Amino acid sequence: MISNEELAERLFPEIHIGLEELEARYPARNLPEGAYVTRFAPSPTGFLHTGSLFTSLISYTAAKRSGGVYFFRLEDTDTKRTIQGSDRDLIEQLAHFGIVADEGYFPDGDKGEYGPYRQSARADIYKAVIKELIKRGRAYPDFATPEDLDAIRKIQEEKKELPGYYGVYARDRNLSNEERLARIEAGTPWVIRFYSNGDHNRKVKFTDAIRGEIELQDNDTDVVILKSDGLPTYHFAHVVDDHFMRTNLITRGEEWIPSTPIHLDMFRALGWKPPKYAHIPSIMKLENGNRRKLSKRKDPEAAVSYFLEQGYPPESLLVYLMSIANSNFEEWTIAHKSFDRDAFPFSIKKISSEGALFDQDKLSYFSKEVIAAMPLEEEFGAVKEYAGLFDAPLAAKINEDPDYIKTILNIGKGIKNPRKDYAKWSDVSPLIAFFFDEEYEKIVANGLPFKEGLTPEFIRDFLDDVRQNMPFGTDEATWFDAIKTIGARHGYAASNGDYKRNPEAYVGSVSDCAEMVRIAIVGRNQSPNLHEVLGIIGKDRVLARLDRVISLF
RNA sequence: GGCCCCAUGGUCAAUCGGUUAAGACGGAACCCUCUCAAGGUUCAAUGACAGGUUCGACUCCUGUUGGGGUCACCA
Repeated sequence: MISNEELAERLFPEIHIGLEELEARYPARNLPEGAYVTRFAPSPTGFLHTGSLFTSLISYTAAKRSGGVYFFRLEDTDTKRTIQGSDRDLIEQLAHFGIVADEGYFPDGDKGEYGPYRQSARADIYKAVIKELIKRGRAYPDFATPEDLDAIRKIQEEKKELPGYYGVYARDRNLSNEERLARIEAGTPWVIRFYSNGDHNRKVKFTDAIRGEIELQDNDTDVVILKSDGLPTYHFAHVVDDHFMRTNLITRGEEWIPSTPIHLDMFRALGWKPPKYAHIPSIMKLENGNRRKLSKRKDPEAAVSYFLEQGYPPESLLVYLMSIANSNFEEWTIAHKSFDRDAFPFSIKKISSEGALFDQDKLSYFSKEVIAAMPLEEEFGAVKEYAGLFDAPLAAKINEDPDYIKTILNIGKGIKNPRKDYAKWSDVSPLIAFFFDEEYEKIVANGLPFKEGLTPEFIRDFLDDVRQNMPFGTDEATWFDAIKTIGARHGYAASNGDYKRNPEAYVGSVSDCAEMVRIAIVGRNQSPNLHEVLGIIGKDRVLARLDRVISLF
């Protein structure tokens, strides 16, 4: 008769550490009452997903706001799907958003007392716990092949029973230890399964920090906890790691709700206190009238890198995501005229339990606000960084004459109602193109949008007059009066009142008159304040542009 | 299919049994205005359905419907 003790010893002879030593090695954290210990625990299988940024923002904020700890753990147990270097990408991208862990896995080494923070480096810890579980008869080696499992599922489908490896269907759970050892020694591949003594006819309850009480069928499945490659499955790693890392608030996607009973079952078996759970809703997208999760394959906005390439300031995305997480944040920003997330009273309870549709318009709105509120130097720095990465022509312009760019970016900035021209840095290039002579020349070559019905003679005479008589270096009122006077000579109304009273008497309104000048100077019928634009371009280049346009007629 | 989660305007949503059912984005109109970006004012637009409980239900309960998720040696 082989005892469980002996089985455990034969299975894991190299493991000498016990649960008490682990408890001692990872003592309870010394934190104030109510402080959350949270974590972000991605697998290194790709780039940062927008939903992951959302979850990590919540984890980070919950920890920070409560005086707790936020750490980063790398869940690299799925060796098949691991993508080289994505661990570094994940951490760098997060850092770009200001989400830097207090402790955890970093590419150049662990930081913190509760590591290792990379699951592949924690094999001994998992095995130590499993060894203990085997001794207690709560885990066992299992020899079912994928084919065996398929066969079981088929039978269950036919009998319309719950699928899964449980109860009588858990074929190997009651094998004798002699049989187990014999098979192992014969070289039969094995995994370790948890021995559940739950009952799916019973319910388990737990309190979700977002949704409140959730009641689910108890777990009775003997889930795999150690794969044949010697690494743990998520279920087991979550229980062990978050116990020993002393995580007290698990933030994870709502897709984990159905497997929570498994985790609770294991916490129970181990005699550990389960953490609090906050199941975060997924960010959705509308497709054919139905909602679905943002998909990395189908939706460019599912990858955080997309927003960076578009040139959204990280802060804009963060502000938007925060407004989804706590919808009162938006009103708070308006009431406090501030986007300072650190000052906002964040609440986990206020997170909506329904997944929000990703709203591009709202992101743009927030981003315009964020950019408009940005000090010039900061905005310039961000534009420069963006251009260096994604817009070489703009980068060249910035290099050539940084002050000129600053002057342009400064238009309508720092006043009570600042201009809100840019939602993202990629908006900058097209909007400021006309300030550059090469670009201006291209615009002219493509044809100027003068109103139809104006004769070439008229345009030429008008612009010639402007060229001769438009003042430079005056204040705006003086300049505009001069424009009106010039316009009047060519049949434009000198005031909008005049024009409104008697439109047939004029070539056009004051607006039409200003439009003529605007088109000639900037090549388009829209621009920021013309007087300001003229001042930035400067007298010489303005006159040259007028000459250029006059030469066309 | 079983189990679970979710359900207020196009979108994000407030309301913790009693309101003319907030606010924001987006939309429309008007004002301001040299155009645009803004800004100001105004408007349109919401409780999925059916039963209960209650003096009273958007709010609590049940069911229906719809949407989402989950049932792996992936997380």
